[in-house]
Amino acid sequence: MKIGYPCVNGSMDCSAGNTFRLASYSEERVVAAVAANLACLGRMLEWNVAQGLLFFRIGSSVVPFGSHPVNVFPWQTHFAADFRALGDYIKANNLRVSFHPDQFVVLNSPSPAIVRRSIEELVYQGSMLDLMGLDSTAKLQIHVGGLYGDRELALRRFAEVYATLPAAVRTRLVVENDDRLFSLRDCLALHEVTGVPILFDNFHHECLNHGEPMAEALRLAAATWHPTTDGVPMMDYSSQALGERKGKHTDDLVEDLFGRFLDQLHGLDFDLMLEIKNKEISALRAVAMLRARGLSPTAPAQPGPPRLPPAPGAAANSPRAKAPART
DNA sequence: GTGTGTCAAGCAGAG
DNA sequence: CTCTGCTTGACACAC
Repeated sequence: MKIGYPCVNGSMDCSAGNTFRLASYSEERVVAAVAANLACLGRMLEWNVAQGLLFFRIGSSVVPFGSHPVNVFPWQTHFAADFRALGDYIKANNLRVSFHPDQFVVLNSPSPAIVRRSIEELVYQGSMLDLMGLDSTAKLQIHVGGLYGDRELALRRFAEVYATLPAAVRTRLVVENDDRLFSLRDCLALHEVTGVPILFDNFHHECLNHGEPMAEALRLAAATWHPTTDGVPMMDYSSQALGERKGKHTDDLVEDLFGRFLDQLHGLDFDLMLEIKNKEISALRAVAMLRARGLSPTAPAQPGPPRLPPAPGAAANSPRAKAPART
């Protein structure tokens, strides 16, 4: 069982999501942003390894406008060695990474243009995994999409598009149950038709379900992952912020709820992505709880993990690199 | 430096 | 019809 957090590490002074406005697009800014993002990503992964956090969701904007027609810069070849170095580090340290393309990726849209742009975004994110040399156990996580007033038809459209996806995307795609539209049951139906694994979100399941007890839901979702080609099932974990709007995540890990959740696993193995506002802080507490239960994977034994080369993208003298916080 | 309107992209539901 | 939330943050310009 690996523990992870999404995209941002608040304890560090760099971001892997440097970007800029479309209006100020230039090749120079692409190069500077990608170099800075990959450098920061490497530092975050090293930080994670040192802390025993072996799961990480990489943000969608490592390459600004990565699937936008404006970006014709050949970043795949320009940064090939940097992506490869990151991938080597990930494999050497037994890390797991994933992407969560954002809400604009809607494979079941009735609009062919939206579907086309969605696939382009998935191809962009999948190509980063290819460049890192990672296999199909590194996942691209999306939701089913919109309802458009007809649930069955909406599910059928997803299945039809899924069958047409390029292999680099299709073999990595997983679908997450959401909190308002498509439940675990809907995702299971989709799995029956397409074979797509279900990335289970416990909090969404609490918001939208058909009476399946948590332990049963966990078992059903885990069974949709192929042990070798998909790897250990991934999950998103969070819980309701008390007194807030339904669906709002907590700011902090609520340890007794998390403990009770672990009890429901009954020996099932998951890699857990903690969707909690304070990110790595809660992830570290989760690791501590797992260790207390003898569940956490041990960090790689001595003599210490291979180091990443110092600065991805030698051209990385990014003029806008973030200076260390100063007071 | 600080404040703040806005950002490539979709959809549903609340008000 | 407009605004909000979604994994939300942070860019960019005015002051």
